[in-house]
Amino acid sequence: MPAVAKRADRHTPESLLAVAVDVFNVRGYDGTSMEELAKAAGITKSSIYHHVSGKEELLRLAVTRALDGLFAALDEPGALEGPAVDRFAYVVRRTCLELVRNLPYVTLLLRVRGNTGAERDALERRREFDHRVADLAAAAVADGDLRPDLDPRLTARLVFGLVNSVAEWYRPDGPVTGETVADALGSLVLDGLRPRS
Amino acid sequence: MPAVAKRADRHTPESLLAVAVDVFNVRGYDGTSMEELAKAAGITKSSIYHHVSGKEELLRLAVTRALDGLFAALDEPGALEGPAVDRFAYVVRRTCLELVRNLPYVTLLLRVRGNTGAERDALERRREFDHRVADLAAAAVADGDLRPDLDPRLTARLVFGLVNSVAEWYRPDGPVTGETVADALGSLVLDGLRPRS
DNA sequence: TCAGACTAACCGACCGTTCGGTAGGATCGA
DNA sequence: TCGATCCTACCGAACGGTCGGTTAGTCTGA
Repeated sequence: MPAVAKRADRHTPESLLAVAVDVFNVRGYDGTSMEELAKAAGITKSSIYHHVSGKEELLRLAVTRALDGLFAALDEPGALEGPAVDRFAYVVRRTCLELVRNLPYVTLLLRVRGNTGAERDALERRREFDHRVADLAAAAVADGDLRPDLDPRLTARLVFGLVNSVAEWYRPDGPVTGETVADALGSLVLDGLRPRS
Repeated sequence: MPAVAKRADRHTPESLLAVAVDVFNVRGYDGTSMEELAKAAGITKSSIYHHVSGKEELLRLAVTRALDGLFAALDEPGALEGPAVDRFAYVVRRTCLELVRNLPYVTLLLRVRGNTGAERDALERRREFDHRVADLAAAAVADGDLRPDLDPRLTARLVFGLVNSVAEWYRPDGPVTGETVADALGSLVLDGLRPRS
């Protein structure tokens, strides 16, 4: 009884979110007005408030989605079982794929600065994520499976800076697939650019 | 006769720029009001316009400074002479050091999205910089000094994404020096994280 | 007929910017 | 030496415009 073809409403919180995230990523959250959002969605400004409580809720929905996707990777078997170095490599690869799969949402998350409550909450969850990955890198160094001459915290920061930077240029309609990026990135991180002698 | 001790004015375009860049980096350019800028500088909003033409000029001054510093590295002997792989490594290291040395300005540059004229001009110069670095990577691959199985454009993007990501977490008053970051980064890029057998 | 999707008109607050005016050191003619 | 004059740095008040959000009501399909 719920699924009896309602009126083909043009907008849902979900569809508005998709539009909003795209506009936020182009103009920036602060640089985007509700009027612009409305125009992009083909609706009037006031109509947006029929579906969502306001601008900040759209941001909160977006970054929550991105964070849920990233944290999900940490709870998968590949991130929980086996040698730390393998788990580290798995998380790096998996995060990269998640970023590409969920590109607009993760991109928005990575640009959050902490001006609003939603942003500050997102930053806190991001810190938690970074912390868990740094622990993984430290464990791999302790196992002797990563170079001991590089500080594990610095390593974790560099590696995830590298992963996150993909959001700055990756385009899903481009020639490069997410798999290709994840492979190149994993190979670069583990083996470097120099040919093995 | 001109240099006879003038009045000790509290503000110059230069000092306002330093304040503005710091505030822009915390709140974002769009998220910063002239009132906030004025409060941070200890001056009234209207007084700012005595020194600079407006908000966008402050942004333009900042990103121009950052870009000039980065391009200067490309014209140094280390980036012009010798094997391509060495020039590539030199530019990576040099860019990293420049980022750390000029942190607030480069950070602001890296966050520019293209909403205003000043931002679009900056993005264009950034693209030019990236292009020249990608050429360097391609030349090094052609020489057989970088792994041929990774696409040089992808490589250049990843490596400079890595360098740029340093701006997200580096703090000059922290325990890590710019030299340390540059060394770790150069070593990671060339040799990877895996211990050499 | 009635609930829900939607809109035009509007609100107070705040935006970047401008303007008229002022304090006070520098300059200069006498 | 001293008053008149000028200039630079600065300020308070206000501008037109835009912001995110609200209100009161219309339209529409079942």
